[in-house]
Amino acid sequence: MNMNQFVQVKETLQSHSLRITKPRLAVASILIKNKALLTSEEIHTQIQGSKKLNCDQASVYRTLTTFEELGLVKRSIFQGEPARFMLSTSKKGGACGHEHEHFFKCNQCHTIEPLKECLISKQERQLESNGYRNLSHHLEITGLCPNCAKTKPSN
Amino acid sequence: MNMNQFVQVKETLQSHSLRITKPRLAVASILIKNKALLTSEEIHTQIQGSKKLNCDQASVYRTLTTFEELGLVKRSIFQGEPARFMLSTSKKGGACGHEHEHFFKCNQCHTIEPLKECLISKQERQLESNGYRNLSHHLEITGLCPNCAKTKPSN
DNA sequence: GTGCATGCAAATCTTTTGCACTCTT
DNA sequence: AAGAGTGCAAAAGATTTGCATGCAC
Repeated sequence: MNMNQFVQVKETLQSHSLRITKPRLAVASILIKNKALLTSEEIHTQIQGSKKLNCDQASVYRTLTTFEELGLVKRSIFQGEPARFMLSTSKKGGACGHEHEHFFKCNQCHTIEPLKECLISKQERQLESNGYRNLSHHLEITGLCPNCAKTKPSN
Repeated sequence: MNMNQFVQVKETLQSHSLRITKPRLAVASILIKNKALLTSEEIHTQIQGSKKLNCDQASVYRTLTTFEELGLVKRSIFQGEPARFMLSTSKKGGACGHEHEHFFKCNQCHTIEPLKECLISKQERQLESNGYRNLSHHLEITGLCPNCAKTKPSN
C-alpha cells in the first residue's frame, strides 16, 4: 500500500512534467510513513534526522505547496499553529484529488484524529443548488476527547 | 440595535472587571458598524482614519483577543490570509457566547458571506454521544459564488 | 546542455511581547 | 493611588523569495 502511494506520487509528478527529486521523494516518504498530520518543521526534522539528505526547510514548504496543488496533500489549519499536512486520501490518483479529511483536536492531550464522516458535503450540495460552484471546505473541530473528558469533566 | 451591541460590550467588560478604554470602544464601534469580516489591520486603519484616537496595532490585537475570550467576537481563518474578526451573533450576552458563524468565500470576487445554516452541530452531537465534550469548530467553505460561477462556468 | 528545483540567506508578514508611561477605576 | 491597559519598538514565528549552483531530464 505504501508502495502504491509512492508510485502515485511519482506518476503524478511525471504527468505534470515535474521532476522527481530527492527532496520531493523524501517529503513523500515521510508523509506516507506517518499517519498523523505533520507540520512542515516536523517533516523537515524527520528528513534531517535520517541524515541521508540535506534538505532545506524552504524546499519542504515548496514541495508541500506543489503536492497540495497536485491534490496529493491536504493542508489543515488550527488557530495559532503552523499548518499541518497529510497525504490526501483521494483514490482518484491524479491532479484533482478533491477528497477531504476533517479532524478533531483535543484541547487537553492535543491528539488530532480524523473524523470518519463529513456532513459538509450535504451543505455544499445545498449551496450548489443555489448556484455556487467549485466548492471546497475547511473544517476542524476541537474540544475534549473521551479520555480527557473523563479526567476533566467540564470547564 | 447598534446601541444594544455597544452596551453589551461595555457590560461584558464591566462584568469581568475589565476596563472600558478608548481603544476597546473604538474596536467595538468599528466591528459594530461593519458587517464584513475585518482583519486586525483593517480595523486599525479605520480607527486611525477617524483621527480621533491614536491606537496601536498591538492594542487592536490585544483587544480582539480579549473580545474573543469574552465571546464577543468570532475569529475566522482563511488559508494564507491574516485572521478576520466579526462581532459574535450570540444573543446570550455574557462571557460564553458559543454561537458560531460560518462563511463562504468566493475565490474570484473574494466576497465573504455568512452561511445561514450549520450542519456541524449535528456532527458534534454525534461526537458527544461518543464521549467527546466541550466541542467547538471552525468551518470555511470556498468556491465560486453564483455571480462568478456564471462568468467563469468551470475550472 | 537546458532549465527546473534546490540550498542558503534574507525578506516578508502576521502576531506577540517587554517595558515605561498613562489613564480607568 | 494602584495597577490594568497602552504606545512604541523590538522579537518571534511561519512562510516566501532572490539568487547562484546543481541535478533531472
